[in-house]
Amino acid sequence: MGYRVGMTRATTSARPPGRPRSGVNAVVFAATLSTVHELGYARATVDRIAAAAGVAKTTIYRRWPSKGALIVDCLLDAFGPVPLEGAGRADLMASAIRWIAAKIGEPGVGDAFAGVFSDAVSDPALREVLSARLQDPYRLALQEALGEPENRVLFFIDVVVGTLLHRLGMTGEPMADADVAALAEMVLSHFADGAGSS
Amino acid sequence: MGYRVGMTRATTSARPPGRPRSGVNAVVFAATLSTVHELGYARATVDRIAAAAGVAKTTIYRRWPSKGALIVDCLLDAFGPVPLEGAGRADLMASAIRWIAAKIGEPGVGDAFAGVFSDAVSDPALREVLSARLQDPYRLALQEALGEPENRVLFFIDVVVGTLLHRLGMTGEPMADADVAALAEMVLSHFADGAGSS
DNA sequence: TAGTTTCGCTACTACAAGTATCGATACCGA
DNA sequence: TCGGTATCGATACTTGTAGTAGCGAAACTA
Repeated sequence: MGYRVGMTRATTSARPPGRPRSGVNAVVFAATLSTVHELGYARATVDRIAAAAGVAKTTIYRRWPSKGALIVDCLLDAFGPVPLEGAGRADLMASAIRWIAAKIGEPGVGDAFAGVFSDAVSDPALREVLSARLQDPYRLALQEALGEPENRVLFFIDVVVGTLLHRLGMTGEPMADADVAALAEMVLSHFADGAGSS
Repeated sequence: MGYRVGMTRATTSARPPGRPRSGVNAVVFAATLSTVHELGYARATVDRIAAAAGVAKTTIYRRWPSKGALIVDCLLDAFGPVPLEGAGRADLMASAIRWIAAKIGEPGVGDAFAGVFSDAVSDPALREVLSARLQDPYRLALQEALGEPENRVLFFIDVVVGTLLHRLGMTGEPMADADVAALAEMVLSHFADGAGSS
């Protein structure tokens, strides 16, 4: 998760002086998801998340510059890499759609995603973090695996993630499997070899 | 816009006693959109909206119970009824998609929509307002015009609105016409007569 | 032991949603 | 003309949250 990316020293593995950071990142991520799940995004304050993690609020702010950055890192940890398995583009896309739908359906994940997404609407700095750290890795992996240009992969992500988040936001419940299947069918048909322009 | 829906008196048009409300709703709506457009959703505080409208903040709260309710009413006013014109379902759906895409692209409208949508994620009361007052009228009109069952129209709305809002939220810019056309093509193909289950 | 960094803790600032209260104003009916 | 009623603007207030500042203590290295 990039504990020590700086590496100003040329000598390898020279542990920096001072008290080392305690390994509470995983605990904080778990506390974030469970707090968001129980109280919703708006009431999942940094104070409450810190209390749930058994950590001082200042410790959170020493590691993440803002609540939004914490949520983005938490989502990165929860998502992990895309499982890009399957023979052919259709299988790849279908499995990616089912994967992200399942992830968004996990307790707390969808709420946190939708919450940070909406915060980003009026916060360009957070939008940059969200786009660069969360969307870009998956976009690049999909471009590579599918052999599609950037604009078409962005369209793919808009349709799939946008639909799933809209359903979650409007109903409070993740999209049912039957509708996820319909979404996959629709998208795959559109992206079949020889489909339209964008 | 539902100024006086209560109507406890049986006698028609018995104007209630007291000083009548000044007709500033339209001014407040315009001030809301322009403030959201200039400052973004989060910094478009009720104080600022009231100042832009030349109205006291308390006047806003006398008419709308919360900022979210104000935004929803403002969006209702900005959207108006769906123009359901066109021969056949394909024309109807295509024109509806272009219409909502254009509305979301209007200055302030998309930002306000995305902002109130994300607030609703962690606010069940606001979600109810959003669903009942904003989504349901359009859903019912589409069910009637397209002859589709509720779950398929809800899926249609999730895909179209979700995609447009995700693009706006991630990039800060409304979706370009070429991508709106691709969205319409994909959705129409999925909803062609004799298409899949959901 | 000296130097460095993180820790928990408390206190603080800045700001926004929403409420309470006041005198003033506009309209109705008698 | 006058009382009743409800709105208006203005000000002040409460509550809650993001984020910051500063402290002494703890944990590591050299």
